[in-house]
Amino acid sequence: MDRRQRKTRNAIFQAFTRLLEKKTYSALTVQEIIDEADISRSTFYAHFETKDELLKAMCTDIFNHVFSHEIMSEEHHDFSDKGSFQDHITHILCHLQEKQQTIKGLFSGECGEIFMRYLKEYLYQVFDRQLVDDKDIPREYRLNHAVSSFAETVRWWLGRHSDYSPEEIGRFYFESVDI
Amino acid sequence: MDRRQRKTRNAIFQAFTRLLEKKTYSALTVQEIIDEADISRSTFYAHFETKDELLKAMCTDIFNHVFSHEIMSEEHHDFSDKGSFQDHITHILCHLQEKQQTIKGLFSGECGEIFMRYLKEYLYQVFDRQLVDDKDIPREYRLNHAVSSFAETVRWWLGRHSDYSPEEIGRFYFESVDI
DNA sequence: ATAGTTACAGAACAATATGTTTGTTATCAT
DNA sequence: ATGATAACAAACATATTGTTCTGTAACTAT
Repeated sequence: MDRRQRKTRNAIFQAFTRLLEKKTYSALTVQEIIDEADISRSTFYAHFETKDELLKAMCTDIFNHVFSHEIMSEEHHDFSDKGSFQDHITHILCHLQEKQQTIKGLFSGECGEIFMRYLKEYLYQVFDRQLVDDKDIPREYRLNHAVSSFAETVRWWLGRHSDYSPEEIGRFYFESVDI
Repeated sequence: MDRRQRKTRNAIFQAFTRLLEKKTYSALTVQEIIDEADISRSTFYAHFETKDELLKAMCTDIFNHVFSHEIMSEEHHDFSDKGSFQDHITHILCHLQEKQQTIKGLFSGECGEIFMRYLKEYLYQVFDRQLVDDKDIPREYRLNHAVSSFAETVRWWLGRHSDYSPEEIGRFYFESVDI
């Protein structure tokens, strides 16, 4: 990738992140992002068709980092016992904590909806293999419950209670949900 | 309230609901709502300052119905045992089911974020009184978990699996969460 | 080093949406 | 019946969006 492209792409991402700390996604205009990133109007549209595409690109970047070697490495990991799966989840929480500053602004407004949907898509893959069946409750419901609860746990943690450690959060979650 | 006001307010609400079945909230323009409701531009702005205010007003309307005599009647209801609390929750689910057609469109995009936040605000009041303490997990986390899980249960139910009954959904929830 | 390619800046542009204002007509409450 | 109020129609300024153009600077490959 061209160095110039990388630079402007980063400038846009950082400007976007900074602005999201001050105001909500929907109240944010493309012009403000352009001004904050200090680039030309035509340059922005050469990179992203719309504000939404920018948001999606940022989510993709984040989750490619957070889930980089998590989902792919099916052979390397065997979560036959519950303990090692909890370690796996805690590992994901650590990655999320690294990206905290970037993620924090992505929790409110339409932004939050899109970010959480992305997060859940990845989590479905992680939890689907692990979930044990239950004759009384539909698997679909239990999977949705496990994934949603975890996603909301992340939002609660990084949004307003980031003083807890990843290990603590993992424990809270696994003591609250049956997998 | 003036009969004319009621009529246009209803026309706007219904137009809004109809349009949300076709496209997302953020893709929806004020002009489209005006056309669908068949009212004048100035009339719309006499009722609501922005599209967001319209959405909030609709949420308030819905939840005033759903939680009408639920939260207020603290004296009348005593949920000392878990069973009667489950009945209470099931009752709320019934009310939500009645408003299903209106609610269904409010689950995606920024719309969903706002609707879910409203729903959770009410649920906090309902669950806060019922939650028993646990020495190992912060009360704040457990409350958030109970509320979020229920809100996501409602979204799952009315969004894509509305063939289940309120009683079934209540059972799914209470078998998945410790209150 | 040079030629060809690609990205950026700057400016102008049409198209669309927003929110407000004005004067008029219709409907309401009593 | 009448004064008050809501709805209407049309026009308005403003702001945002997304596109297009030209000239310039930076990168790449040979």
